[in-house]
Amino acid sequence: MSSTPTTKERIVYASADLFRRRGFSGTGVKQIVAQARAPFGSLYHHFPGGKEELGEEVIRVAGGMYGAIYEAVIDQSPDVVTGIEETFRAAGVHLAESGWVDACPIATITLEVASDSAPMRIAAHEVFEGWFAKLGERFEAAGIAPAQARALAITTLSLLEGGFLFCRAARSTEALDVAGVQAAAAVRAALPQPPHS
Amino acid sequence: MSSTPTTKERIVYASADLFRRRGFSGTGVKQIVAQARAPFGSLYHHFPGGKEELGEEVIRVAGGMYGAIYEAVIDQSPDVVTGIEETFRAAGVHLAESGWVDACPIATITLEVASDSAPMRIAAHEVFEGWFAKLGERFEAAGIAPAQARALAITTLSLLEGGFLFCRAARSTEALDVAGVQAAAAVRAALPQPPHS
DNA sequence: CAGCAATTAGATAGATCGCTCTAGCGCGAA
DNA sequence: TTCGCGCTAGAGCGATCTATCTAATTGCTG
Repeated sequence: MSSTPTTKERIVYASADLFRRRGFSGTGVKQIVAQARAPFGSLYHHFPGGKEELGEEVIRVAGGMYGAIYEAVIDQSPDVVTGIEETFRAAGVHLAESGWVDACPIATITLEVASDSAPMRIAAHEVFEGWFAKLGERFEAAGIAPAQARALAITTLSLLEGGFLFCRAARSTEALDVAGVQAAAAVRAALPQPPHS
Repeated sequence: MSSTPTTKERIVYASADLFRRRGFSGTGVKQIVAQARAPFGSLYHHFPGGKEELGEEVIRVAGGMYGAIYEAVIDQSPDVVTGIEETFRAAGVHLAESGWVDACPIATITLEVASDSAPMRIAAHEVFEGWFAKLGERFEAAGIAPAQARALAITTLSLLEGGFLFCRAARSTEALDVAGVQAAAAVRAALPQPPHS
């Protein structure tokens, strides 16, 4: 039942929130259990591997949820180009409304640990590959060849991640706005029968 | 004289190296002075504001140097489209050769502190604006209108930063490769008289 | 040379780090 | 009830964190 999340879930959600805000190294385990309203011992009961195992779980869970959100945005749009435009627009709105905090939930932690923790790096890699696959499917469904669909998915998500970085530094949605225009244009150009409007 | 860097310079360079590898919170000041072969007290003599002031300086110095490197790559290319292609190619080669460490020197630290340290966030923002301006100048020199040149600079650098993220997670240059193709295509499409080859 | 500021040098304080440990609680099964 | 087990609960360990402090040394200036 999602109405009463378990202690383990509360720990994961609190960690995801804190890791996104202050990063992995910048977040202490005491801070996590305090925000999760969880006893300290429970963290090491559910995650015997400690902070690293928790980080891996957070990457997989938060990454999966985040991908699902944007899948839903695209699937609710009339066509994939509109879906991409809406994704970037929604990302910018959400980022601004959250006080320039809620960008990609795993980008910060991925960059932090990519050279230090193989399990976490691989978890992030697998999450990203999942995103590429799901977004690529949408492009293929619109008639784009598989190889180009994958390339388009990678560039679209690169634009999104880069846009997040610049927007958080600038406290402005400009970068996501122009990146969204560019991403939509790239997808439109790749469609088999581009709309001649 | 660059042959014998000062203590302050050694501290900044060592910090830049460590921040890029392990992030800001993940790097200790003792680690910094050890790698810089500097006395501990010198750090707080040159940076009375402590780690935050050091981080700000590192962002400005490393960000400025990094921008200058890619300016040089573009200016040594026969045209701006080739320059963009070469920039992404060189970024991928350098990233791989460094053991998937040497990506953007300030992206990790920027995401880590964007919500916590105003001085560091603003420093990163100003560095990024400098990059946008310099790259925009190159596009304007190729005949692209100022507003579009800025948008193109932002999207090009978003592709680069997003590509860095995915490549570090995947330990593969694929993302930078396809992002480079996309960036070059976008610039080519914006040129006033596109080559008809 | 003397005098002074800049810098080097490192010990140490006080807080926080990740983590381990034992004890006790709650609840379903026998 | 009585057992057994998953989970809660938090005290506390050694290590490490950032930052401060005083003293010694260096190098420039008159």
